[in-house]
Amino acid sequence: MLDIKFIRENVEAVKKNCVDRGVKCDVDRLVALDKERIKLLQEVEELKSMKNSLNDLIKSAADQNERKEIIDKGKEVKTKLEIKEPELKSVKEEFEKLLLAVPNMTHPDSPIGRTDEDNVEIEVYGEIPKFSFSAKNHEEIMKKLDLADFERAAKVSGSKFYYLKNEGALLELALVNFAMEKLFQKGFVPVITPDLARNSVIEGIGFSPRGEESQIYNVENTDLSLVGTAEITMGGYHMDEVLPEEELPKKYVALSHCFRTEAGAYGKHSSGLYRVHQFTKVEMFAYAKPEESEKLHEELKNIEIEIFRDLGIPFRVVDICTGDLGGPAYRKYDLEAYMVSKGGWGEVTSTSNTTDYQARRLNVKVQRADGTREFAHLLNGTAIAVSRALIAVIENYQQEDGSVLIPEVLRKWMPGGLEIISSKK
RNA sequence: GGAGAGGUGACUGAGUGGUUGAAAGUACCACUCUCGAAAAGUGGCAUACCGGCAACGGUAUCGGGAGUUCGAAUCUCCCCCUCUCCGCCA
Repeated sequence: MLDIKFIRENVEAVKKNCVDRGVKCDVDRLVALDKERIKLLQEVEELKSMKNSLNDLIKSAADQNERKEIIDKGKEVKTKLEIKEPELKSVKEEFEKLLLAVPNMTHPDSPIGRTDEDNVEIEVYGEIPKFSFSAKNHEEIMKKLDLADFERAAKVSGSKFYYLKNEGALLELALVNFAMEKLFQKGFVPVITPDLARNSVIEGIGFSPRGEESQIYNVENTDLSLVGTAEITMGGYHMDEVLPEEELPKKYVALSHCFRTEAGAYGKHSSGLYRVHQFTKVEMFAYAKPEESEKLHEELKNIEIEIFRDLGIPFRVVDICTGDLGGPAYRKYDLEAYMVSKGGWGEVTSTSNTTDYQARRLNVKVQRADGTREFAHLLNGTAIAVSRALIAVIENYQQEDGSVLIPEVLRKWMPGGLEIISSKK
C-alpha cells in the first residue's frame, strides 16, 4: 500500500498513475474518507481523554456523592463513545479497503501501455533455432519420451496437473540444483519455504486469497492457503521486523512449490506445462535499503539473464508496461524464452521491485545507523520456474530423431552426466 | 489429537480492577571521574497515529480480537504462538 500522507499530497499524480496502470480506484473518495476518519478520530480521542481524566478524578474523590457524580459522568462519556466508535470503525474499514486498492507508483521509465502488447523489448539473447525438421511442442516430445504423464495426472488430480517421469523428473531436480548452486555462490541464502501460508500474509504481499479474482487455493477449515509463489513466504519471513541497515541487502534464494487455480485459463497456449496448477520454483527474494533497490533490481534481472544464457536458450528481456505491472510492482522485467509451442516468446521469469509497497503492509523496516527508521524495499525475481523452464529446454534442445539434448550446465546434475534423452524403444 | 504451563519494553523480570507506559536489573547512549580503560556515579533510552511552525499536547499499544466495568496488563470468552508430557507418525 501507499503512504496516505503521500496520497494526500499527490492526489493528481496518484490518480494519473491509477489510469496509466488501468487500475480502478476512487482516489477522491479515499481522500474524503481520510478527512472524515481524522475528524472522527479526533472526536473519539477527545472523549477518551475525558474518560482518562475522570479516572484520575475518582481516585482523589472525597466522598460517596462526589464519586457517584464522576461515575455518572463517566457513563455519559461511555454512551457517547458507544456511538462514535462504531462510526469511526466503519469509516476506517472503507478507507482501508480503498487504500489497499491503490497500486504502487510506477518507475518513470516504465513504458506506458495497457496490455502485454505494449511491453517493450529491451534485449534479445541467442538465436531462434531453425529446425530442419518439423519441430514438435514439449507436450508431444515429453509424451513420446515418457517424460511426463498428463492423462494419469488428470485421472488422479484433474486437468492441468502432470506427473514428471524418467529424465523429466530428473530434469526438474537438475534445474533446481543448478539454480540453487548459482545463487548460493552469489551469496544468496538458500531457503526451502512452507508451501502454505496464512491468508493474512498472502494479503500482506498483495495477493487476494479469496474472491473471484483469486488465483489461490484455500485450505478448508483453516486460515491457510497454498502459496502461489515463494514471494509470499519470503515476504512474510521478516514481517514485523526492523532490520539493521548494515545487514542489508538480505538476499534469499527460495525453493517452493507454487499452486495456482488458473480459473478460466484454457486455450491452445495453455496446454501442456505452460499453465498448470502446480509447479516448482526457485525464487530470488531481497530486502533492501531504499537507495539500493533499483540497482538490486537490475542485478536480479542480470542473474535471470545469466541463468538462461547458461541454459543456452534464446530469450528476450521485456520492460513491463504500466498496464501490465499488477498492484505492487514499481517496475518489472520479464524474460521470455522462445517456445515452439507458443510459436514465439513465452514468459519464463519475472522480477519486480515493489519498493516500500509490500514492506509498508508487512511492516518491514530499516534501522539506520543514525537511529531513524523507514520502510525497506522488497524485490523478487524468478530464478527457475521449473515447468516453464522445462518447456524452453525441451523445445529448444529437441533433435530430428526425437531425442532431446540436455543443456551442458545441467549434465553435472543428471545421473551419469547424462547428455541426451532418447526413446527407450 | 490429549493433558498441563506460559506469552509484559532490546533482554531478564515485578505487577490480579484505579497516581503502571508500565518497578527493578541488564544492555545501550551521553556526561562526571581517569593520563587512558575498567569500576563507580548522574542523566537519557519504545512505537504508531492525531493536532501544532515548533516547544509540546492528546490517543493507542503489556500475543491478537471481542466482552464485563465509570475505569482492565490485571476479570470473562474466542483465536494465535511458545514450552513440557502423552499419543501418532515421515
